[in-house]
Amino acid sequence: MSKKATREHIVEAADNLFYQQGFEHTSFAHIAKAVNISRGNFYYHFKSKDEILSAVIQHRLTNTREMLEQWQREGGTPAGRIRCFINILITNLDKIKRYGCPVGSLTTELSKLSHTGQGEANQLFSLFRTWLRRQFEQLGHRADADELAMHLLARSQGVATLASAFNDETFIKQEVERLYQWLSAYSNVPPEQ
Amino acid sequence: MSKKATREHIVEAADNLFYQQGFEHTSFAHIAKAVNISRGNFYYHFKSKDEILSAVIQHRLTNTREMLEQWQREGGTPAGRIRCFINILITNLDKIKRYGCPVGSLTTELSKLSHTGQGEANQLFSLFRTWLRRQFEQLGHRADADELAMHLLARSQGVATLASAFNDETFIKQEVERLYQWLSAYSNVPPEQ
DNA sequence: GTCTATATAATGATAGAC
DNA sequence: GTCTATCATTATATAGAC
Repeated sequence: MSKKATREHIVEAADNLFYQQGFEHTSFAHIAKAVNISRGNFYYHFKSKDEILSAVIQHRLTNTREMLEQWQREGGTPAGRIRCFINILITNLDKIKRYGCPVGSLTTELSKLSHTGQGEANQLFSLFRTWLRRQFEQLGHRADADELAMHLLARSQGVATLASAFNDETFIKQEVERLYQWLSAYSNVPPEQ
Repeated sequence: MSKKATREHIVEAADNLFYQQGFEHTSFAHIAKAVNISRGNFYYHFKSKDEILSAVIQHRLTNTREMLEQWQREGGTPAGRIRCFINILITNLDKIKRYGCPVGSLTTELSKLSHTGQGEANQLFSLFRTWLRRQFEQLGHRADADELAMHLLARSQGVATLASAFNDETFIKQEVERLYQWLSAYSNVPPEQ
């Protein structure tokens, strides 16, 4: 197998496992089993476990940027683009119900570990924050665009945490409706859904 | 030192450490150092680390019940009692900014570990949920009392997560104001603060 | 009740054969 | 590139002296 392919497999497997079981709780043995390589082989591709984490975060950052660019192109109005964001809760409903939000749970874990990767992981939040802020600015909310962006981020986080704790997907749908309602008060266009 | 005193010290130290560094990342060595006992001594008081976790959760449940009873007595109106809940974000502002919400972060971690203590930890959420539901019922919102309780819980969770990620206490204060505003729409009494 | 010493298992990481 | 074998460290947990 080519060098690049194996490296990518490791990153993707680690990405999933970090999301599902947490970073610290995921061992090389776990990832090795998922990728079907030996433990020793990791160190040809990465110097340490922290370097795998870093690669995973970079991988997520790239994917997130692509997703935001797609919403930017295909979301229509600023309000429509914000609805794209809200709608991840529905698109990823099953995973969120099981594992919560990948960004929030990783950030929280690294924070408690006082891990150096915390700053890198926070960039994921910042990516969404900046993108949402721009949408609210384009909605004409220049003064409080960042406040609105943070508010929406927090609402989504809370939904993911509670839905996961209570294993409740009806709650997710309820809250998504509430978020659409909330958004419609900030945009001139009524929510389409 | 008496048996009970040592046991209580262990539980309290473990409670703090689990909150600050997470359950899995906290070792017996950490707790032993905090309580100033030897590692071997734990097993006179607890059979396993999981049993310490269980004791910590029970300890939190007891404290939470007392807090809710106090709010029930001293909160005045149902809306006033709900404001007591919202106000924890201010009372515990410093800790929340640093470590997030103790309930949410523990629940999330145990969920990822597929730990047996997950159900026990969830009782903490249920305690708040049931109590809040009762307050909304007394506000006359019989039909959607539980939905409102869950909504408020989620909002608080999100605030704690984002505040911790961005280390931002201004955001907490902003969101608390928003929550008071939100509540005032559901109660006849305007928010006092 | 508390201690020291130790058993046992798992982890991240390294060395070197192929 | 990938493997096996191994090291050093840390973790939970146990045994037994005091």
